[in-house]
Amino acid sequence: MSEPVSDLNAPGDEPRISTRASTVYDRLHDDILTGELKPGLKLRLKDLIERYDTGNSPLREALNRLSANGMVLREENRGFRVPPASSQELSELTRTRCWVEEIALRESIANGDTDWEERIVLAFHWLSRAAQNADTPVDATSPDWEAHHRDFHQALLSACNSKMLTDFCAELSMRTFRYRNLAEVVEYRDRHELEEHRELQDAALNRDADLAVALLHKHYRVTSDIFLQSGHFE
Amino acid sequence: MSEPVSDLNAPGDEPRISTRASTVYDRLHDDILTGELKPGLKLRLKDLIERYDTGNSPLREALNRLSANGMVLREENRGFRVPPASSQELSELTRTRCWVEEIALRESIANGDTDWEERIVLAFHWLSRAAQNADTPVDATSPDWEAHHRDFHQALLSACNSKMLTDFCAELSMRTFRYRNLAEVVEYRDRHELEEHRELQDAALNRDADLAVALLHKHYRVTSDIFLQSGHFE
DNA sequence: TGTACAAGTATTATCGATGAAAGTAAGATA
DNA sequence: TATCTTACTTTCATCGATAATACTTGTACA
Repeated sequence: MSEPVSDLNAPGDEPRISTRASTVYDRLHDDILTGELKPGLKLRLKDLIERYDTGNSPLREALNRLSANGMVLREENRGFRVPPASSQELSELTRTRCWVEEIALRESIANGDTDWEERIVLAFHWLSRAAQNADTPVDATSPDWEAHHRDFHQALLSACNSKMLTDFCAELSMRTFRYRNLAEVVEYRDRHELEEHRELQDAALNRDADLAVALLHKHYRVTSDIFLQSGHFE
Repeated sequence: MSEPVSDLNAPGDEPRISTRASTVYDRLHDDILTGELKPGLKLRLKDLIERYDTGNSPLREALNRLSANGMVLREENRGFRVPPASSQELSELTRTRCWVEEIALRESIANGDTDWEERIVLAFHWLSRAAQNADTPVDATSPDWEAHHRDFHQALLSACNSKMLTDFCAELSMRTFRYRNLAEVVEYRDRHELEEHRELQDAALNRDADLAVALLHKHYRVTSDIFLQSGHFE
């Protein structure tokens, strides 16, 4: 079963040969988001060069890109560190997401064509598949689940006619994902979670903007609260 | 007369010694935004090294940071170029700004304290000063006007309680600023423009959110249309 | 005339080493 | 003991040169 998981690079273009800087960028990005590299950690160049088996220059290029995105903290003449995590930031993140995704969702519902509907239906299909697989308690942290989850939410917003806005939403989503991992919660990823998404899908397809927005807000607030209650960050 | 123009770096911290990469970052940022470097231009490393009198590494770090912000286009193994400008992008920019700044403005009006009001009053004061100076047709492109204009709009949104959102607004503002320069229009920067801002100020201070938002939208749409009509980009 | 291939050129990406700044610890002075 | 200075060590920022990749031009062949 070959599942279409979102591919961030190469949007339709020829398959570029990836550069080392990009490779280490991806790995760093990953390690920070998954919590492999803990918040506040000093990112010593020497260590990273060893860890990612790369050279000085590609590493620095990757770190500079990440720092421009807020994924890494850069301090002039003092190198880089993993950004700290705080419940305040998570709250701000959630608040901001609710605001901007509400816009994107309302616009999508107002303007979405049949392609948009299909994207949602497909994304939900794969999400439910992933949820099934993840239902066995052992591998509740199905690696694909996150990707499908992200795809589904992206699909919902994908007809808002503003790449800038969806990119911003994606960035906020990424940063929230980090808190999900830092919180180290897994049990919420169950049937109920899937059901929430089904309601969201239905509301969107029925063009019930108010309901969809309400569900989306609740969805974000609830998961955010779960992370907050985990107490894994100040 | 020492006017407080917004200082993007060093937010309260000790005065860090700037690194070369940051210096060339600033200059590139500037040159792209002012239109000194034309849209679509290939950024050859050799040329830039000469132009900014710097080395390979700092230049690449600056370009990588800029590319992460969308200020520069990066193509794997093909270097960098100035992002193209298009009327579509300007439209998207304006649309998106209206959406997100509406949120930020409403939140600020709802939550703003007296400090917020003071920031607005002060920012407007400096803006009107700049407008006076700019009134003589010759130096209508007062270098400070833009900074004060930006400060004023930032002040309006500064009580929305989300740095993420205001940062995003600032980024969109930057990108719009580029179109302002590309359009090469100057005559709009007159009394009428100042009057619009005064109305905006009054509406905000009177906590009339609907009016303020309507004025803001109109403000952005009108200026955007002026740029579009200039026909300086496709 | 047009197309495919190949050698040469230009440009970008990366490496290893050097220079510059910050952090640290030992010793001097009060 | 506390604090300041100074030498030393670590770490970051930058340079110059090399390797890798893309682009271009010219030639052979259909």
